[in-house]
Amino acid sequence: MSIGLDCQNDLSDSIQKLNPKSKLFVLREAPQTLFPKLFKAWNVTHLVFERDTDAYARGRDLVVTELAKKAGVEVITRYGRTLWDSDEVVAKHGGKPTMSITQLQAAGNAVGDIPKPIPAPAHLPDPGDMPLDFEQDKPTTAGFDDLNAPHRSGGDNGDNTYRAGIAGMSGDFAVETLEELGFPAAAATTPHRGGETIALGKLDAIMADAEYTATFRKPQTSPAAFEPQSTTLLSPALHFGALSPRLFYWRARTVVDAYRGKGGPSKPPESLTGQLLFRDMYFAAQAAVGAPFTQTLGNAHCRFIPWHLPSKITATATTADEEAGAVDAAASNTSPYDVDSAQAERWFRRWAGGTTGFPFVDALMRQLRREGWIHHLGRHLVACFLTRGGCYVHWERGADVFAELLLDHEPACNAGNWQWLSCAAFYSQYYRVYSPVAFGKKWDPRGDLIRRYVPELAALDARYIYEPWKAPGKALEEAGVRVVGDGLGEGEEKGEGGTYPEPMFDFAERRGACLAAMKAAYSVGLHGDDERARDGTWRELFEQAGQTEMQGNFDDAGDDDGEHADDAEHEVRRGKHGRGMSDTIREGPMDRHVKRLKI
DNA sequence: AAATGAGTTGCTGAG
DNA sequence: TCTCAGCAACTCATT
Repeated sequence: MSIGLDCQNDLSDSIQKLNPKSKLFVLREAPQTLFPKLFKAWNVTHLVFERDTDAYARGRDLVVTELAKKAGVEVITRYGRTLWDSDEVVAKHGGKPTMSITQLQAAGNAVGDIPKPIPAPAHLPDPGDMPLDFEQDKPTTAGFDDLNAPHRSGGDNGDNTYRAGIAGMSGDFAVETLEELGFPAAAATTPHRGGETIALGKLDAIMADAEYTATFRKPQTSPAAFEPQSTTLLSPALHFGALSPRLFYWRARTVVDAYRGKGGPSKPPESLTGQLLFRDMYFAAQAAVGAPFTQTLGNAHCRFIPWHLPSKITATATTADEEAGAVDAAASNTSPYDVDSAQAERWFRRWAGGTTGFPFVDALMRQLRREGWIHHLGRHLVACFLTRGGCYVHWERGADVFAELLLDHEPACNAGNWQWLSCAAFYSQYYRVYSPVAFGKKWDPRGDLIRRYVPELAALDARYIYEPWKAPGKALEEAGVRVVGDGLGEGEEKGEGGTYPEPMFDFAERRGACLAAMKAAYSVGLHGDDERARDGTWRELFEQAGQTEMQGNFDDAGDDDGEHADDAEHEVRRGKHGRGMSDTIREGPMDRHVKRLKI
């Protein structure tokens, strides 16, 4: 099962219902190389597509539009990924990124009313002839760090997509199958399914509950609820285009406007429509900032904070890069990083693998890895923990992991939220720190989420389930678990043999160290576009501020496990951290790759 | 123009 | 069970 394939199959079925001769015709080749051949072979007169504001997509769309022009093909574009057209929002906001919900609302209102969704077509014309008298070009894959490769089976990574020919294994332009992509069907562990039919059904069910819809307040929804979840779980549908955000918005507005319950409906930003506004805020912010939005360097709106494990900067943005578009973007390295501290690297690996020794953090990270979705507030906790509230690891590391694992991954929302939680941008109250113990307890005193996703602790008394290292020997014995190990071993600390790792640090101590470091970073006040952030002279400023917790300052005294930063560095590439990577099937690798550019 | 209040989502402990 | 001050103190919008 795979949400992406669900969506394509469902769309194809819907098209076929309108015209049995038609369906979704899938061609296995990058548009940059395919379209010029197709324009000619199929006598194409019009090319219609939806614009997209992600850095990769902008480059691709530019190339495709240029190719169409050259071939005399008329290009028609539409935009419906957000409530308002993000570029229009930016224009109304003076070309600047929308950095708060008030700014987004003001700029959006200046653009005008949120467009009403248009109905699906009632009929479709027959498809024309589709001759394939041309060669297939495989995309360049040199140096391409394919996130899905470890999940494939069979030789050559098991990817048959481009060997099957342009029209697929049966030559009928069918939607690709998991088999064709090289995935054993059992590899996908997510219970979440996709497709427009399911999404619209869910939307109907949610809207039918007027009380839930009209009084929805995000901060009041539980991050620990899993059956059912406390929020709509429609974000993957928005991501895959199976649900229009404008349809969602106007359906919700209708319910809200009609609501006469006591206390009245909830309002943005906490309400359901408010959640869609936040999405627009991040999209518009990215539309204004461009490619540097997903990184610190070159981003004037993102604070420079000398976190551990900074991204290596390997590429320089050039016109040639832009013109090369998708193929080369995908071929570039994906976010390698410097291991400035072996300890931070171990913390990062344990965080990513769900073996930090803090059960609520581990439960969430394992839920994310297995199912591809966790509640927004759960994302808050684990993001705060990795960055300003524990590990002091760069938010770009966390964003990379989320990009890989999330079914609802949007580059703009992901980068924006990581900046928010790390207090690098959008949010600045860094002294509000989530506790890996208290936060979960507040929502889930019995520890049901932990029992579900950290089964080795399932039988532990609720009094100790958030802090098993404090449990008396008797309680642990009764629960059949030993608290032992560093969470990076090859088996015993993952739960086999009834063990659970020790906490990887004293949280109160780390909280204090991080707070002091954040205070220093705020007083220094550099941003990503500052020359000193790039040339290394930032270090003097932080030393003057009396700060020691920072990038490049080794905190590994007393380390005796033989792992040194220099050794670790060579192994560290995205997709290799943590363990148990064979989980959720990831969709569409193109938009998962984040290039950290030298600006 | 300086001051004030608000900001989707912190934690702890007292009353 | 709930509310609130204290913790230490950021940025933005409004007045």
